[in-house]
Amino acid sequence: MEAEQPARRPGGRTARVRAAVHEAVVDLLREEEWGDLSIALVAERSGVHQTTLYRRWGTLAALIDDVVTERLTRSSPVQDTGTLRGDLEAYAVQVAEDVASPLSAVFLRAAMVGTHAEGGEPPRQIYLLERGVQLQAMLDRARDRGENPPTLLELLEVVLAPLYFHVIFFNSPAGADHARGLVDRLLALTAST
Amino acid sequence: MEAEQPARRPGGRTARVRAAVHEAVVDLLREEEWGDLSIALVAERSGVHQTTLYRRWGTLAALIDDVVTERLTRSSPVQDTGTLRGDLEAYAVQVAEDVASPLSAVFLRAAMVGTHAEGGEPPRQIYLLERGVQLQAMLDRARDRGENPPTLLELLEVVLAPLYFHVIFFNSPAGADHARGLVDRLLALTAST
DNA sequence: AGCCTAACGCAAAAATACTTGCTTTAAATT
DNA sequence: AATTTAAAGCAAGTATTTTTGCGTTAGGCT
Repeated sequence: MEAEQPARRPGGRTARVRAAVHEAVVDLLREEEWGDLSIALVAERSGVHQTTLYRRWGTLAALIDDVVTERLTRSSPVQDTGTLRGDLEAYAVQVAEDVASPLSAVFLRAAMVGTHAEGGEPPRQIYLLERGVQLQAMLDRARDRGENPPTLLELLEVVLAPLYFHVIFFNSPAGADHARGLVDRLLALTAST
Repeated sequence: MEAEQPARRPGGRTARVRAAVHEAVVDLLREEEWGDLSIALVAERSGVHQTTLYRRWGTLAALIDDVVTERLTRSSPVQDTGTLRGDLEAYAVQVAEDVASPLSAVFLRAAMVGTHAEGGEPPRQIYLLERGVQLQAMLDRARDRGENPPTLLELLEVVLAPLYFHVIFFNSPAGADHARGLVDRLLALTAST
């Protein structure tokens, strides 16, 4: 045989541990405060020993980084309600809810100059791109139905930006009603054009 | 005399220490890696004893929070051009520029991480409180002139939020033209009401 | 089925981070 | 300029976090 690497072993148990740990991180991030998260907590919740966490990930930041990159590659669906307003409202309300958990704060942080990925630098923009494509598809559907949709940029600026803004600066999420209000504003914008 | 409070003493030395610490934090934030920042480092750089940092700020997050709040309220003062549109455009363009500096990105990140009030203190969520007062004054001026200004919330959502959004998600600041376009959008909103 | 060893669990040690009691400095008050 | 006492300094604690050495478990291989 030629030059062998240490011969990793990513099979059964290792994968199981990884899954348990990831799940614990996401769960804790959903309920607990950001600052309260710690290696010790993740260990307790996941049933995986602290030592393992330290040996496999080294630091909490690296672990979170791992979790985030994994989840970012999974796209969550934009639904099709049949009308532009319906689609937009469903999306806006969904984001308003999602954005309330510390989990999204982490995503946010990762999105803007993410933490340091040790080895390769996995593309984070892909998430935004993918999501952007989905939203664009939603707008295209509306156009195909004969509606007069806004541009993607307008959607992002008028609806999405304020939702994130609320969380970052007011530290409180916008409610569903407020989210729908933003959609109103967006639609009013295109109606007058 | 009636019930006296502990009688604070914010004078000379205290202010000096505070200034030294703030300067150290900003410097370190500029050069050092994000995660490397620690109470110990700030203490060493500023020449202020660790104990003082712990006693005055409690945690690193609270300290950063303090620094960020201060700097955010200092930057981009609101000017009086005589018309609502003029004021808004001046402000929007100014923010678009400010937000382009690399240090702002750091502060933004810090803002997201730093905001969690430890026991006792009311949540210092609103970094823009002071700024909000200034902006409200600007809107009030417009109303006094007989113009029909938007609400503060509308201003924040329609103009400010997208400016920050650009930096965070597109990783590039909005140009002056774009900033003015946002002001147009805001004014169109109130015109139609 | 049996061997080899990567990956995990455990407990104890090492390293950091934070707190506490007391002393010293200097802002404010008289 | 003397007095008072918040706020800072210091050093010695306590607590928490991270590392380390070694025994155990269970993938992957023949």
